[in-house]
Amino acid sequence: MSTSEPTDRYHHGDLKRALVEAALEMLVEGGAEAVGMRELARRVGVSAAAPYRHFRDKQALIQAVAAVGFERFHEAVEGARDGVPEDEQFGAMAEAYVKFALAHPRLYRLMFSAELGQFGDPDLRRAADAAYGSLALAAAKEDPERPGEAAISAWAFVHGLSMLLLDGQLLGVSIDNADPLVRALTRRAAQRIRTTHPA
Amino acid sequence: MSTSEPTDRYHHGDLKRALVEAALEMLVEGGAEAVGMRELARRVGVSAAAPYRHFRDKQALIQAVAAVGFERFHEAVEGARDGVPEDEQFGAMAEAYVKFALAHPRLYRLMFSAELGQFGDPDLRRAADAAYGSLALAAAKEDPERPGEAAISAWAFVHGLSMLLLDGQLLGVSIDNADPLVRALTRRAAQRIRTTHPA
DNA sequence: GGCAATATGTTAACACTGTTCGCATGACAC
DNA sequence: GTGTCATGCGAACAGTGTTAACATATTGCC
Repeated sequence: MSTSEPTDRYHHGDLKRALVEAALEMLVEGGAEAVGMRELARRVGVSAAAPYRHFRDKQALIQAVAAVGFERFHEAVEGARDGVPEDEQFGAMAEAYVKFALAHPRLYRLMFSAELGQFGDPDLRRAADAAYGSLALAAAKEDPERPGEAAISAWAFVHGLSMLLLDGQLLGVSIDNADPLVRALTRRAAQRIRTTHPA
Repeated sequence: MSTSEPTDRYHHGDLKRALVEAALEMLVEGGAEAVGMRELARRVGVSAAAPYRHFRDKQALIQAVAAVGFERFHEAVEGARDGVPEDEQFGAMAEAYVKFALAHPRLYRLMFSAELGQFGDPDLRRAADAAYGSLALAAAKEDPERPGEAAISAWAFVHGLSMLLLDGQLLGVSIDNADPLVRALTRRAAQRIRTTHPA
C-alpha cells in the first residue's frame, strides 16, 4: 500500500479507513448505486449505526471514497511524465488520464457524478484540483498564447473521451480494445495544439 | 397543460405520458436521485403500483425520460445549423450542444449517467445515435482525411466541456456566465481542425 | 344491446434502505 | 479506583421499489 499516513491514529479501531476500503470494493463490484450504508456495515462487521460515528451521512462517505479516487488519479497522471521528453509530456499524460478512467470505470464515474454535492467538501475540491493541475500545466505549455483556453480544451477532450468510452457510446470500441484509439487521439490532440500555435 | 381533462376517473387515460412528464419535472427539480416511483405516482394522482402497468421497473421509466431528452437534444443541435454557412456549421452545432447541456443540466446528466443500463434499450440507443449523428457528420466534413477521428475528437470535446461546466470544475466559470467561454472554445475547436487539415 | 376478455387501476404487504435515539462499553486521565 | 469521552449496539421510524390479489373500466364480438 502506498498511502501510509499514520497521522491521526485514534486510540482504538481504524473503522473509518475500513469503511472507505469496503466502500471502494462495493463500488468496483456494483457501481455507486450498490454502495449502501447497511450493507457496508455488514461487510465490515459492525452494526448499521456504527458508520455514522465517522461519517455524517452517506454522502460524506461517498465523498471520502471520491477523494481517494482523485488521489490515485493524480498519482497516475503525474507518474506518466516520468522519463518522458518535455515535448511529449502532454500526450503521455493525456493518455494516462484516459487509461485511468478505463481501468477504474465506476470509480471515475463516481468522481464526476452529481452525488458529490457540487464538490462542496474542501478536501474533495483540493484533491480534484491537484489531479487536474498537472495536465492543465502541460497543456498550457503547449500553447503559451492562450494557456487558459488550451488547458480547458485539453481537459474537456480527455474527460469527454473517457466518458464516451465508459458509456460504450463509440460504436465498435469497448473498454478492452480502446487502447489504440486512445493513443491515436491523444497524440493527435497534442500535435494539433502545437501545429496551430507553434512556439 | 397537456390534455385538458382533469376529471377524476378510475382510468387515467394517458398515464404513461403523464408519468414521463412528471418524472421530467421531478428530474429538473431535484436531480435523478429525486425521481421516485412512489412520489411520482403521488404527483400524477394514482396509486403507487399503477406505474408498473406501464414500466417494468424504475430503470425503464428513467430510460424513457432519457429518450425524451435525446430527442430534444437532437432537435436543438440539428436546428443550430439552419441558415448557417456550411463552413460555420460545425462551430454552431458544437456551441448549441454545450448550450443545451447548460440549459438542462440534470437532464443532460441523466442522459449520460450509468443508470441507463449501458444503453441496452434499443429505443434509447437509436435516440442517442440520432442526436450524435448530426454533429459527427459536420465534424467529419471538416477533416476529410480522417473523418472518424475528427468526429470522435469533436464529440469528446463538447461532451467533456459540458460536463466540466455542469460540475462547476472550471474555476470562475459557472453555468450562468459560461457563454463567452463556450463560444470561444467551440470556434477555436472548429478552426483548429481546419487549420491542421486544410481541405 | 349484452357479455366475455383485457387493459388498467387499487390496496396491502414484503424486504429493503438511510438515519436517529438511548444505552452499553471500553480506553485513557487523574 | 472514578469519571469522561469516543465509539459501538439494538431498536425504531419513515421512506423506498416491487409484487400479488383484487376491482373496475374499456374494448371487441355475438
